[in-house]
Order: sequence, then C-alpha cells, then structure tokens
Amino acid sequence: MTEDYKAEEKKSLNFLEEIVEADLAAGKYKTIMTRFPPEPNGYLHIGHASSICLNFGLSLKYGGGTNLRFDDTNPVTEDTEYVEGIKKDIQWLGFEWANELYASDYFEQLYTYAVTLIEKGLAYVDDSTSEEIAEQKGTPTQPGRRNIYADRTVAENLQLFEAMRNGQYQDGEKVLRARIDMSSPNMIMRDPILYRIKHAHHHRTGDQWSIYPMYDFAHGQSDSIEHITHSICTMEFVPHREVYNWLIEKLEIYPSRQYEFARRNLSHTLTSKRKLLQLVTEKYVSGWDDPRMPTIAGLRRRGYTPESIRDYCERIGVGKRDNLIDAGVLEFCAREHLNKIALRRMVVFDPLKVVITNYEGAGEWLASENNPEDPDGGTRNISFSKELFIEREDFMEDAPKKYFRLAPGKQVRLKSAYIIQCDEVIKDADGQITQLNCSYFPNSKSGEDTSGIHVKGTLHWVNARDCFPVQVREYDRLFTVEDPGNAEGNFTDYINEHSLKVVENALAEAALKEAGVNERFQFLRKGYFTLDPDSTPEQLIFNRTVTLKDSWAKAK
RNA sequence: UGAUCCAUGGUGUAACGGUAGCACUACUGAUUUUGGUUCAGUCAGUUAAGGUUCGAAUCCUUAUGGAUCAACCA
Repeated sequence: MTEDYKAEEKKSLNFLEEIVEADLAAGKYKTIMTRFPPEPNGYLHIGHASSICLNFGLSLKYGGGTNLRFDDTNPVTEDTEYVEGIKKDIQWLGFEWANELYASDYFEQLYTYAVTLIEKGLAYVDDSTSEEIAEQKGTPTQPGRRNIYADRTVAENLQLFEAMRNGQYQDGEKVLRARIDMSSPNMIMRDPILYRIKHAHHHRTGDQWSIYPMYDFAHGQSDSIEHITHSICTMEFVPHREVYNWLIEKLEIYPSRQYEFARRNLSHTLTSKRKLLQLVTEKYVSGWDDPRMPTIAGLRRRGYTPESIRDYCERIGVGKRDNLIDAGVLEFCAREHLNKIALRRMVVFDPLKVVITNYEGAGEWLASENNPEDPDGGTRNISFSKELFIEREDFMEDAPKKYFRLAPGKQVRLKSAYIIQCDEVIKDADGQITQLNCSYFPNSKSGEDTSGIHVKGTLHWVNARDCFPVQVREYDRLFTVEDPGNAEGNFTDYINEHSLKVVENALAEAALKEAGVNERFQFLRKGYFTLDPDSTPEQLIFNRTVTLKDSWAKAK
C-alpha cells in the first residue's frame, strides 16, 4: 500500500501535492497531517472515495497521518449506525487512520473558545428569529445591518451564553454569532452563527448539551486541535475559508490551512445524499448496498475491488474545475484489475443443447486454465461428454460472413475441448431450434491438436451432466443520461429500466459450486462476476460487475 | 446584475515563459483456443480579442461561458 504511493516518482504532481511539497521544502512542516471528516448521516459513495484517496494518499506519500474525524455537530441527523458503516468502508478501501476522532469530543473545548471570543468582544448572543437574521443579512448586492442585540455587553453575553448551555431557552430562541463584518461582500462573513440551541439527543454526548456548534465553528477548530496541516475540502467551502482563517487568528490557535478541490462527478449516476436516499426509500433500488448504487457498499457488492477504486481515483486526478468523468473510466479500472485476478469459469446463460453424435464413451476430464493472465493460476478439471450446452446466441442458421460462431456446416472450438462441426439443426413444431447435432474431431483436443483445422471462433460451454443452475443478475448503469442530477425534469425520469436483468436458470460448470463470497470470476466471454451475499447453498446468485469489452456487439 | 472560483482533444488530467504530453473513449491493423487480454498505430485540444515578450496554454487587460455564495445543514 505504502509502496503504491511512493513508487511513482516520475509522475507529475497534482496541485495539492505541489502545495505539500512546497511547504515541506520551505521547512514549514516535517510531516503532514490530513483528515477525512465525514458527517455520520449517510453512507459513503464514490465521491467520498476520491476524498479518502486524496487525504490518505497525501499522508502516505509524504509521511504523517490522516485522522478519521466524524463531523458530528448536528445530532438530529446523525447516528452511530452510519459511523460503523463509514469505518468499514474506509478499511475496505485499504486505508488506516491515525486516530478515530469526533468533533463532539471537542464540545467542551469549543465552548471555551466561544467564551474567549465573547470576552474579546468578537461574539454576541442574538435573540432574533432565523427569518430576522436572514432579513438583516442583506443580499449579495446590499450590505447587511446589525441589530440591537449586537450591542450587548461582554458580561451580558457571557451570562446569556452560559444560560444557553444550561438549557434555559427553547430551540431557536437565541444563537451565538461572531462579530465580523455585516457589509462584507462575502455573505459567510456577515456575523455567522456559531452556536444554536438544540435540545436533541446526540449519538455520543447524549443529553449533555443543549447547544451545538455550527460547521464554521467546529470544523476549523477541530482541524486546529488535531494540528491538521492541510485541511482539504471541496470548492463549495471556498467562501468559508475566510471565516476559517479569521477564527484561527482571533483565537490564536494552531494555524491549519484549508485547500479546496473540485468534487469529482461520475457520469450516469448521482452522489447527492438526498437523491440517493430517495432511490432507496422509493424502492428504485433494493437498498444502500444495491449493486447499482454508487455507494462504496454498492460497489463492493457489485464486485468492484478496492484496488480498482483506488486506481480510478488516481487516474482521474484532481483539479479545480467542474467535471463529469465518464463511467467508462471506472469500468475500465474494474476490468483492468479483474482481468488479472478473476478465475475463469464457464456459464451458459441461454442454453442450447448440443449432441456430439460421434462421441463414444462415458466422458472425460479436461484441464482448463484458471487465468491465462496468471502463470501461477493453475488449472481446473472440467468434464466433457456427449451432451453439452452452448449459448443460444452462439448459433445462427443464416450467418453473415463475419460471424465466427457456429452455423450449419461450420466449425468452432469448444474452449479447452474439441473442435466441433454443426451437422443438423433440430426444431420443434413452432420452428424453434431445440437441439444441434454436431460431430467432433477426436484429434483436435485442446493442447494436443493435430487436426490442422483452423477455426475463427471459440465458444464457452457446459457439460449437460454436471452443470447446475444459478441465478445471474446482470447490472447496468442506473441512469440513461450522463448527468441525471442536472437533467431537465425529475432525475427519476431517467432511471434505466434495464439496469437489472435477472437470468434465472443459467447453467454453470461444476467448479462454480465451490464459489466463495470474496472470489471474483470471469465467466468466459460474458464478463466479470462475484457471488452475491443473498446466495444460499441451494441457489447461488452471481452479480455482474462489468461486461467484457465486446467488439463484435459493436460491429453488428 | 455584488463577490468568489474556474476555463487545454468527446472525457479526465499534464506542460511552472521555450517541442501542447499522458490516460480513457472512438477508429485501424497484428497476435490470440475468450470477438477478452496483449502489441502497434490513427483521429482529435489551448473559449475569444487585444497587450507584454525574441518567444505565451502559461503573465496582463477586456469580453464570453460555466460554477458557487444570502440553511439555527455540512
């Protein structure tokens, strides 16, 4: 893991690495400290993965550490359940945090900071309603104005703030505000709210507090307490940087610095928590870990490997402009890794019976490589006999000349077995093809072929005698448009109705009976698959991670 | 239309005043017992107009386009 990040020296740096290297070169720091600060109110998704790779990647590359800090300052939306999910996802991605921390651990310290601000005359208790505050805030083109509460004395503010803490007021009755600049062109600087009253049960501090700090008064201070050197966040926090720095300066605390990057968007999906939640609650998907979801849990169930996700994050880089990364990049990363590690197996999705009319004897065992990309992958035994199944789409009665598969009178190789020739097509009363009678060439056996026959096509197949039915779930992109979140109308209008196709009785080769939960397979000529946790010993279920590239499908 | 941020092939990202490169995609061709993989190649880009300079994607100005900001969310 560490090697991954240190090995690549020649590569050009992204702008964050440049900042870090400049700081290191200037002797500003010996090592760096970053943090990943999720709010425990939802599941992590592919966008978070970028942030995780960025933060952990930086400290791995330059030395130092990355804290996992839960930004749990809003008790009404947060829950311990999410904490566990988030931890699992980060670990699964392959990262280790230096410390597991919570903004709520700092509530007492934060309170003290607030008192300091009040004492300095830089914060005051405001009794206005939120509507009044919004109204007094002005507009981007017009400055805001202070109200009478801003004139309260330090002593009064101190007493009132303490009373707020003691629960003497109702929710919304009062807030603590920073006294900065009501005419700043930056709306965030117009006396931002630091604390609000919420008589709510917190997942960690229980009912201990009735006031909770706002993001602006928790995040930067938490960074500072942890001596975070580089606090990396997304572009929407750019205007908050001014407050971030103002508070550090006034409080005279450790000067963490904030840097912003553009959130990375993936095409054909969404990363809005609200919309993701809607997909779940309105049953467009089966849950947060539905294999079509862009959540880490969904990607994991879909069969993506941590390596492929890290590779994706590395490849797409990081910048400051808006972007929409083609889903094909993520798919490429999956194929790239899976090709190297997936065990090759044969599964026939839509079976067509083949009888080898000139095959005598009970059958035989043939060896087939587990992975041609892995010299140490070994082989497995597959059984061959007179009756087999091939894919229905691998036969055509009237085949175009570019069709390399089976057709009347044509020859193909059965993978790891023999070359066969189609002699006779058998149909039922409706004209449906029910069986192919073929002959095989005994001297064309895989690995010892002396037949001299050259075929263009090789087919996957299973032995009728020991194959067994499995369910296959063929997943595709969840949305039909590149950017459903910004498309006209409702994003649910663009859900891909064919994003899941269930194949009930695909026939799998016997070796697949031993499939394990964390194993990845390539079903020959079909794609990459992994076992779904819904599987039972009686009914194995395989999820399609991604198809193989298919240049024939395009040519058609 | 106040402020802030951003602008390089279809997509993402480099080039740090000196040959516009890499990856994905697409397309050719070769190899192949997976129409997979691998290999070789092709197409394709500096938003515009001025300015500074021997030289500008890079610095300056203006324009244009996009994004963000007025939650007791983060």
